Amino acid sequence: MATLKDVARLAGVSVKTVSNVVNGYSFVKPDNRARVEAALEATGYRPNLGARNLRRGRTGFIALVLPELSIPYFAELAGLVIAAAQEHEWNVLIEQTFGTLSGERLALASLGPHLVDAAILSPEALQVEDFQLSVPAVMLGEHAVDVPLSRVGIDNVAAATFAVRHLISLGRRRIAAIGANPQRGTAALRLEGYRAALAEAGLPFDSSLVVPALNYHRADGAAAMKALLDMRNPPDAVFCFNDLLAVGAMRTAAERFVRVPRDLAIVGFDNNDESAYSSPSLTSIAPDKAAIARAAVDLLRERAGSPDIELDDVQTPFSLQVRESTVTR
Amino acid sequence: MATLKDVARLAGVSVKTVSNVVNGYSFVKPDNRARVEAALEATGYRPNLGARNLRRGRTGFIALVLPELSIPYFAELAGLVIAAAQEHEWNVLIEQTFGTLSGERLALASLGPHLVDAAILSPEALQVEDFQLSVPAVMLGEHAVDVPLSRVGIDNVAAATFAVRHLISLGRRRIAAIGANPQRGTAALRLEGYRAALAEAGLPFDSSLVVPALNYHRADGAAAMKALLDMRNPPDAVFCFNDLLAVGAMRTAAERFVRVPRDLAIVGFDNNDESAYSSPSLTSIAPDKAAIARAAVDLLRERAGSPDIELDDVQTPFSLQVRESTVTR
DNA sequence: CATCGTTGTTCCAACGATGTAAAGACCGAG
DNA sequence: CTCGGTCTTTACATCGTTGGAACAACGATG
Repeated sequence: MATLKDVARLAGVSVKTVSNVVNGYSFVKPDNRARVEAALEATGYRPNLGARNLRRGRTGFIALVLPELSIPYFAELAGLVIAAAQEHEWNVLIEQTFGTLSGERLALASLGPHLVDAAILSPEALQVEDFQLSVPAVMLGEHAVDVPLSRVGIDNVAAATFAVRHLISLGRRRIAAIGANPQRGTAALRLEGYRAALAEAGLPFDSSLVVPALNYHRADGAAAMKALLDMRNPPDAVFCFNDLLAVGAMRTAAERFVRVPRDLAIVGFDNNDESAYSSPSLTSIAPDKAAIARAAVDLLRERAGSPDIELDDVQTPFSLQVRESTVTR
Repeated sequence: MATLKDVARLAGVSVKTVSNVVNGYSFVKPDNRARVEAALEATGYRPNLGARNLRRGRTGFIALVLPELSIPYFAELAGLVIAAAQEHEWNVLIEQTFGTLSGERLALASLGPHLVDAAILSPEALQVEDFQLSVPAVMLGEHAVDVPLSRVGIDNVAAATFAVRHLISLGRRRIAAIGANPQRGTAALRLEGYRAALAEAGLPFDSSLVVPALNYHRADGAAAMKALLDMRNPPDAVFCFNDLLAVGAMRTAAERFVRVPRDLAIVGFDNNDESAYSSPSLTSIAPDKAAIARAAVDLLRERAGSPDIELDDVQTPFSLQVRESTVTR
């Protein structure tokens, strides 16, 4: 692999002159510049990023800390973050926490300023005292505890209200919620939105219709739905706090021969790619994931430069994708 | 951020002695070691990986080049590769190519030895002449052109044969295939396995039942299925070359009120997480993804050390997950 | 007590890049 | 022909780390 030294020798100039050419420094004589450029071409020189970053005091990487890539929402988001970061010459380092406290602590601990310039976090279990980060960071979504970090995400309360309002507008009256979880910040907000929509329509809040979910996997949704269908007076609609829960719920409904949407309308949250193709297809709150990714990276770019610690809260847009799980064709 | 120098000053020893302690060098006097360790603790020292790797001539990163994280198979695989790499103190850099030739070339070009120690590739469109890699690499799956790289993956012909044999054993006689594509190495092999199973059972090969797919997304599967159902004499089973195609096909079947599996049995390939939860759930060839990830990383570890260029072909195990899309409960 | 081998420590150079300061080249003005 | 200023290039130090050689201390050996 060619180094600056090799190029310099070939071009017959000093190492620094080559460096100047590579970095676009103005004052280089045209003929020297030409010779250097020819030498760069001939050697196929590529800067050694490690060395450059060592000298410059940055790493060229940002970390993306998330529960698991096998969760479609995070996989899709990760793809978009990588694309957004690439535009600013950042490489993305993905750390999986598996949603556990120890996993999250481990990931955070490995995040020194020597490894990454900044971080995007999607924590689930972290405690306040864990947020002693050594690099600038933004948070995606909401967290259960108040945390001294800027955040990017949609307005969860508004989105949840919107979703439940949709169910109410379809004439549903016994509307369940799957996904309550005191550990999760977003869960509390979505529950709040759910209650707000009920209240607004003058419907009673029935806590037996609120089913908690420890994790947000398909299996949890399926189990929760079983519990709901076993009730004496089962619901006529369910608001699931993410699409995986909804897919699980739909699966259980199918197994029990409950017709969706006729007997039971279902709304999800996240609008995973797969949700458009299930049968029936899933109505879902659709956050603008690309906007989230872009906003997070942009925020880090500001933060990485100046050390002012002004907390931001960037609200990205969302919409409701209405599909067959709530409305018949 | 503390450096070796800071620790050395605090402990009253030389920088190298601290380095020796950090790297577990044996011959350090117990009391010095203790003082150094205390100083390490006190300063919260973390080695600067950039500097270390610069000195050691490695980067600590491997690249994972894949089409897109929003494709579940690759997302799941990426998660497993990250986990496997972590065990060997490697960080993973994910590059998305979006399955295009230009995207793949771009990704490969950015892969110098200064950035990564090795690479795991999942190419789709690359030509032979593109494989001038400057770092050791392994390939996942099969490629259309013969390529001078070791590979890891399942036996595609055998797996496809196995899948189609399953359909035949259920009494299906007009078995279609979705996903033929001359660009893709795996497509040719899966088609070969499909033909082999037909031949073995004495069934005729009908090229009108082989539907090509440009991409392997859900939409492509849906479109292909429409074409099949529009035939004068539609098939009674479909073998889809991946689960996304199968999900799309199932969607179309549902829209056309074709009963699965009674009227039409469907088998997929990849066994995505979502396939266990669709209605009906999807029978699918299940490659051992964790084994693939582990094998790929292990292979790179060997390659990264010695420069011997002996090509390997690691066959990982697979199984057939039989579910409702082929067998009624 | 000179010599030796083992153990423990330090110094120096190097990895490849860039910032700084100083030196060199060049020009026009006085 | 000198001076002062603008360009242009270079030498050197530096980022944080580690390998290698050199050196120092030590008890054991002859």
